[in-house]
Amino acid sequence: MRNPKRFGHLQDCKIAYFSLKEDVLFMPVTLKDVAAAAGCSVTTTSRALGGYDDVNEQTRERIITIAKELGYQPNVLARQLQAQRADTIGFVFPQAAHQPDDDFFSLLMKGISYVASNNQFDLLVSSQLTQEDELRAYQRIAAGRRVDGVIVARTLRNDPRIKYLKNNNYPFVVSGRSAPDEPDDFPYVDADSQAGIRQVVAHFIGYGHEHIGFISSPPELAFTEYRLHGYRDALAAANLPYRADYVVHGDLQRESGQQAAEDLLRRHPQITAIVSSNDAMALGAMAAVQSIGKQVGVDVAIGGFDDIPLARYSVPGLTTVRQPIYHIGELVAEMLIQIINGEAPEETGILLEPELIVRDSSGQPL
Amino acid sequence: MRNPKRFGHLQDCKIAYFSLKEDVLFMPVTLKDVAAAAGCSVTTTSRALGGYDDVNEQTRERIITIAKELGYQPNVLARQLQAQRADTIGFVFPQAAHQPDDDFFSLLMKGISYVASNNQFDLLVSSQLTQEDELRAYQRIAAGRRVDGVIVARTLRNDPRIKYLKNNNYPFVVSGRSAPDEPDDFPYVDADSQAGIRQVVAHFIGYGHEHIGFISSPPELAFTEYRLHGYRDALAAANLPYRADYVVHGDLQRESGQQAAEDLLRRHPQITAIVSSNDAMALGAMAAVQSIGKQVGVDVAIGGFDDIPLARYSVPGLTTVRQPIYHIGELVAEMLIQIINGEAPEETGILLEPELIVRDSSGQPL
DNA sequence: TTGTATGCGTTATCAC
DNA sequence: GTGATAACGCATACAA
Repeated sequence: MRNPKRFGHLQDCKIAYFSLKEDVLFMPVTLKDVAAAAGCSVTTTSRALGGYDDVNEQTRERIITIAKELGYQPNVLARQLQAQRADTIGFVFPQAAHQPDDDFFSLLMKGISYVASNNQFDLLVSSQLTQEDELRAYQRIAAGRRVDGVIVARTLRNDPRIKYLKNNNYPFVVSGRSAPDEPDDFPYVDADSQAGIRQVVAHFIGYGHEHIGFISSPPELAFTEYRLHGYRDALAAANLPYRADYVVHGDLQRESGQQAAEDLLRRHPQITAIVSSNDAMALGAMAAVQSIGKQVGVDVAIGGFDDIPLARYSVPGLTTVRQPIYHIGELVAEMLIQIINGEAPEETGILLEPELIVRDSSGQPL
Repeated sequence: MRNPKRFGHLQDCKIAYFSLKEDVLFMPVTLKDVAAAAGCSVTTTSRALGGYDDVNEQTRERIITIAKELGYQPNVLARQLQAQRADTIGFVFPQAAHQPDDDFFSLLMKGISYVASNNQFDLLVSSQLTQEDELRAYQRIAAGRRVDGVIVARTLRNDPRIKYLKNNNYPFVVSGRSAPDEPDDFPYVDADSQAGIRQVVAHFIGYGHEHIGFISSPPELAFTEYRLHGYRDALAAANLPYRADYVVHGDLQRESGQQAAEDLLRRHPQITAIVSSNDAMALGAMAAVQSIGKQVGVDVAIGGFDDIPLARYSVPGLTTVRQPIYHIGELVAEMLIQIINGEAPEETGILLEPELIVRDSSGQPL
């Protein structure tokens, strides 16, 4: 078994040292060890190290010295169990995040982990491959008191995770929000997808385009309808007809965007602009245009949504709507930590205004 | 305080429900609650749920039913404390990972988290901003028994983290390895940087280039010397002179690569090819070439190292050496979990052969 | 100022 | 089959 031997006195250190050499395993020093070496009780040791003022200064110094000598580090698990608090927030990495092209979740996680660390919180990441596992992962880490709260990303229509967390009154914040017809009665941070897509489409209409295709996202995602609405809003505002056959669906991955664009351009050669629900598919659409011998920004304008790093460095640069993903991660983590600390009157939600970024894939006004 | 009330019987559920409505906080159900509701001891409840065979089948069924009704979820912290094992591996996100361009750590983490989850391990991520904090973060999560082992990435010369972990006999695996003059007496996974850079440089020499600049990385990084050696090896093998003034240092970020390349090309107009220690700087070098009105692959060939996604999608595509970062993450996590489980005779190290990827930034043979 | 006793939620040991 | 009891390592109410 682990930790077959223990040592309690400084004099025994040598023995401990040698047995440590034999034993491959890490040998922890507990409060009891320090107490024994200092010749006082565990309680006093705990209080001395904890900085309480009801302990003799000399005793404290002796204890602190010995603790350092022994290399004492408190057992975080035991502390957390006693304090009934994990000082940790949880995040479940969904399957989609494992696509090599994905920047979204990586950026979000960086923002989250940055804020978490700044507030002395750790971040527990659980990778899951199916959506069922994902719910179970939340149940395990949340109800298992493994973390004090969780962050939910990429919401679905009627999201089972949100339902579960709400039912159990468990602290959580959502990156994203509900679909338009669902209640938003939980804390969230999201970019205004509808306004964002509206801006790109209006931008292309302003350039004189009349036949604009739209590559939509999977219908089960909560933001899909918002973005589709943005597309229809912009058409309606310009008195352009909405044509259902100008809308195709992709799975947010680059390849599906390429297929979708090929499909659109083959079926409707009159299309001169394509707006995509996210950047990855927009980049695929650019590839599609080039593959049929046409030029992006000359024959067909392309627009996206997200402004991932690749959007800036692709050639031509991709016109898109900037969604501050890293910042959203920071905001989400801040809200969650406030809720955990009982500091905030749970805000209902933050909606960020996205920013239109015009690059060369827009081409020139017709 | 938290959890002011508890309920033990099914009949009390209503009360619990209402007090839950009043109380904003999550109310956990413990083994004791289930035991009380089932009318048996905590011990039996634990064994029934744990699947032990020394418990009456009817009792088991009753307990399982009640546990489900009450929504019992085991307290992971308590379990871990009792089992003396966290089923978690730790990873400290260094400052460099927070640069928006960084793909390296994101990919590595994805690989790690994927394998961790597949082995029922969670991943604890701690973000740190300075190198001192980084060491402290390792001490806290490692010695605090918060995790069963840690992964160390981007090694430094004389890395204090490795020193600490080794001294304390703590399970760890390194992504990367020591500098050439240091011992490699710990488990690691790394790509053969030296061979990789040698390949790119040799490739350019084969194309007829004789004046090849090199953008090196910060000297405190352990891999810097390996890559520089690779550069010198290739020159020597072709009987080309090594010129110290053809070598400049960057900080691995894109901007520094751009500056470095501008500097090189201004001071040495005869340079026709530039190899960079990583892709981000190589992409910056491409920008530098373009900014002075020259063409990448025509006037100046550019080569990198890593093969990050951007390398493929940039225009022209970047010739580089593919380092399977995601896969390294997987391997590192696998090794660590094996070590934690005591399954593996600690391997000393895995060195992966990188693969040369020729793209348009190479141009044509002179 | 210090020590004793108890509890956090779980599992393991050993009686019955 | 089942149930007290102790233990994991720490923190705290209370007593001395």
